[in-house]
Amino acid sequence: MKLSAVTIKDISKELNLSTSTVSRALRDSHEISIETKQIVLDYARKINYKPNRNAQSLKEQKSHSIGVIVSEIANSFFSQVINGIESIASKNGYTVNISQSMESAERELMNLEYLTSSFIDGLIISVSTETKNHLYLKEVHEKGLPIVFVDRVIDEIETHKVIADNFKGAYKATKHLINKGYSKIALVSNHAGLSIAKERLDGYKAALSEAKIPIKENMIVFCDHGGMLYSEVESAMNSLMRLRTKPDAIFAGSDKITTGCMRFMKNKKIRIPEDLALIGFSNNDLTELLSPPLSVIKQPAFEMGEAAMTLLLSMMESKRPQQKFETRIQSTELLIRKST
Amino acid sequence: MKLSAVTIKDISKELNLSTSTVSRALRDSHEISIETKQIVLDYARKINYKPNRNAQSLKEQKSHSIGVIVSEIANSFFSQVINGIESIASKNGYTVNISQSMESAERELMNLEYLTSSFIDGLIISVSTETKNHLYLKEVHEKGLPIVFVDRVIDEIETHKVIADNFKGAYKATKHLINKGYSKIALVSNHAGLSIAKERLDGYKAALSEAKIPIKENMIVFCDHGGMLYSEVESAMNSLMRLRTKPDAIFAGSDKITTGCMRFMKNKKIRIPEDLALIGFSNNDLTELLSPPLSVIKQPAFEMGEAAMTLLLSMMESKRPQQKFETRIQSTELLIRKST
DNA sequence: TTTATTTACGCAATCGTTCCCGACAAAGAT
DNA sequence: ATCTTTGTCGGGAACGATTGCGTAAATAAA
Repeated sequence: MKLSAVTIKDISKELNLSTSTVSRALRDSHEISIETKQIVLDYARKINYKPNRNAQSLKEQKSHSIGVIVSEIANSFFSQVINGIESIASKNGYTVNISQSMESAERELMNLEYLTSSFIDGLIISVSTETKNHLYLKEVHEKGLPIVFVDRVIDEIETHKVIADNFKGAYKATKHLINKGYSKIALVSNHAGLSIAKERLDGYKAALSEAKIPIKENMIVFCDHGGMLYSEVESAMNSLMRLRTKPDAIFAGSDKITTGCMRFMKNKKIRIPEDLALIGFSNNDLTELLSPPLSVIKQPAFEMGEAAMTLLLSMMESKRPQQKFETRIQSTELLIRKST
Repeated sequence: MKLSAVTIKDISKELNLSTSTVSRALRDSHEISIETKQIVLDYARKINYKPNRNAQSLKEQKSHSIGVIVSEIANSFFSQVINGIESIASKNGYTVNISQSMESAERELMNLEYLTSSFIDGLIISVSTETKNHLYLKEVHEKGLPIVFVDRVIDEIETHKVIADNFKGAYKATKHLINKGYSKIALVSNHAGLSIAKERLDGYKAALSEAKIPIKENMIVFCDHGGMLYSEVESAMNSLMRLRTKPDAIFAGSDKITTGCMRFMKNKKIRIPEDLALIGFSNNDLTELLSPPLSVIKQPAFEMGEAAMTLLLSMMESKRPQQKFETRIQSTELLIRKST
């Protein structure tokens, strides 16, 4: 860019020093006298010198930027996660490159290939619902790219992971429904292959079992794109409503599914919670303004983003490849409002 | 990164060619025979060669990445704009660096300085509500950084701009309220210094004037941070509710303000629209699920993002600095629901 | 056959930084 | 007085890709 026309060479010429001396002075090397350092620093500031990041990256073999792949930034949960990531990243001089999979494995792979073409030093990813083939991810991981999973993880890849306590969250939500007197509780789940979907399913089942409520498979339906398309929520809900014994409460397994269910009920003029109660995972601020205000399980999204970035930093800055990996499980919050 | 251990040099050694020949073959130069090209291309594909972006950027003096600064990506409008930007950018081999100002001029400047340190080839920005001092922006612009404004523009800087038809949108909304029989229509506006706020104010006034409804200054209140803090919406609304002649309808000037007003009314048990009607700018999908479903003016956010990126591309890829700049005005949509 | 032109490729400089080696003086050690 | 150490600095080779220029061989034009 023309913006940083000024280089180390310019400084060295002006000050009658070598480029090496200038470079070292700027990096505060001990081999440079304090006086020289001061002169260089002053002049650099005066002419507003900014190191060329591309040259640095080329030389250092690292780009000081990380990649983030989420399904959709318009999703409140992910945008909050990203805020958390960014807050830590920018403090440490890293640039964040965000891309969206839109729940498509194909787009995810495209983004991944693009980001990994010698460009990022690390990756934070929440895999798409479609993702089953994680060969490429595994490959770059084994080649040494630091990766941190957030929210939606892949068990087969050993690295740091940051997740919410999905089991407990689902358990609490289901138990809350049971306590409120509901007994025919349906689960509208995310794609069955997803780690979070499994954990939430388990929590749901555990609560039912504990209350000695039989688990019926036809009360569990799936949205393979996490509710990205309203149509899949609609057909999932329709299949529930066609049941001979209809549910009296719905537990929704993701942000989009929760609001999708709400939309469905509004469309079908199903009263909440009189005809059908609703609770679900969501980080959307507006849920409390809905009619009725939705009871939700809220995840500590911002904190999860912070944790993920912190872990990634530790991987990127450690000289030796890490051996010990941790899975941080952060607790969820049950917000009881009027929909249950 | 270790990922792209393979370089042009590796290829040239293996194939007994010079690096120049390999480079040219990969770039499909006419000086290379078809046979050689084929050999190089095949081998490059085989060993999964990816050019080192930092080296390319250093050599070409461009980074193939652009900066985007918005107030907050969690805002539906901006996340949709970003989707539009990204769709065009990725098609053209550009990486998008997003940063958020959170309506703080200080954070905006920080991000700006960071991005412009020889890193981005172009910038798309929607300035923060606080921004009044645009010296730095003007400076980098004059130094040759292509800039496109989207939504919130700065008139003093001559470049491409993409905005919604705020005047007409506000006019339509206000007129709709008038048609519905409301006459005491208050405006809860964004920061007065903002271009969009002015345009929307003008539209509001135009509709009132046309209907021969006097414009009262105390019916116009401002949220200097665009509703980022609920407290400012609260105090704005409170000042309206303290009026001797209270408004019978509210026109809200931004996404956050709209939902903020809604929140206020819910808190104060003000019935919508019986006690007070509400309409506002918003791109949030959930507004139709609110109670009551909110009437809104919706902006073509995705398309605005596309347009901005397209314009930026044309600036970045043109050899000569552009002289003619255009301001694209895209029309808004009035969605009438139950809150009015 | 000689000269001019085209084709196809290699050499080496370059982008801006970093950093391994030396160089060389002054200071300290023996 | 000689040798070693320490403190400062410069030369120059990288990092990986691009590209102007030079040149050999092949072809066309004379």
